[in-house]
Amino acid sequence: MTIPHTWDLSPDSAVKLQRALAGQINNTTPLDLAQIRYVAGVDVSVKENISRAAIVVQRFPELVTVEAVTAQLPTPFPYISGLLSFREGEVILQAHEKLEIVPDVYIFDGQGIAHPRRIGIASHMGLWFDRPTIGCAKKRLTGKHTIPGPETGNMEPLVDHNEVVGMVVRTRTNVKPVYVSVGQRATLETACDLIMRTITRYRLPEPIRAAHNTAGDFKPGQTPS
DNA sequence: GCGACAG
DNA sequence: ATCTTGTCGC
Repeated sequence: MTIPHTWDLSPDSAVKLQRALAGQINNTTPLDLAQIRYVAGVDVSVKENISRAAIVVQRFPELVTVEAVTAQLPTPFPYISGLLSFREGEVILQAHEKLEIVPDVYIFDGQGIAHPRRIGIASHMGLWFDRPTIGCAKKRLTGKHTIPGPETGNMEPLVDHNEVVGMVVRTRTNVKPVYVSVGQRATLETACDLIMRTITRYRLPEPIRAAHNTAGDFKPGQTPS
């Protein structure tokens, strides 16, 4: 069993661990949206060397928040592109231990397998949780794609080394698209389907927005819920 | 050597 | 991610 493992690794060791774990990702099991009752959003905010993780659980498809937990820790690892899970993983796990509801699927603010070694934070955490996870990033990390059409729901595949690793999805008309990829135990198609069903009037999925706010980051002037 | 680079 | 004001447009 390669998980669990320790998190205090050097960047070199972290990369080696990613290569050892990547083979355990399952992107062939479809999500059954009809059976999903709880969707979780996961996010981390950093303030003055302190990282705070938030996990917000919402009923699906209503998107009403039913539970929210947080955890804090001194930020243990620098930000290094491609190694985000080693910066945010521990504090996310601490928050996760406080959760009473068992979510049917988790949405992360970051990549799933749309990663140089096919194991972004959504995939890595999916291995720990041993639950379905999806990555929904605001920016591209790896891969090429053409620009999706301007309408809600328009999408284009994200291709890296001749492999479709994700989908560039226009969640709102005339709004910058997001990068969706399988985290663990899901297919790209069903992942995109779920993401679109968690969109209301904003660019990002509601569970992610809720987690973002709970984690402590929000600009004044946003409409209260 | 020159770009690219989740949060 | 975080630091930061106003401003253009639906």
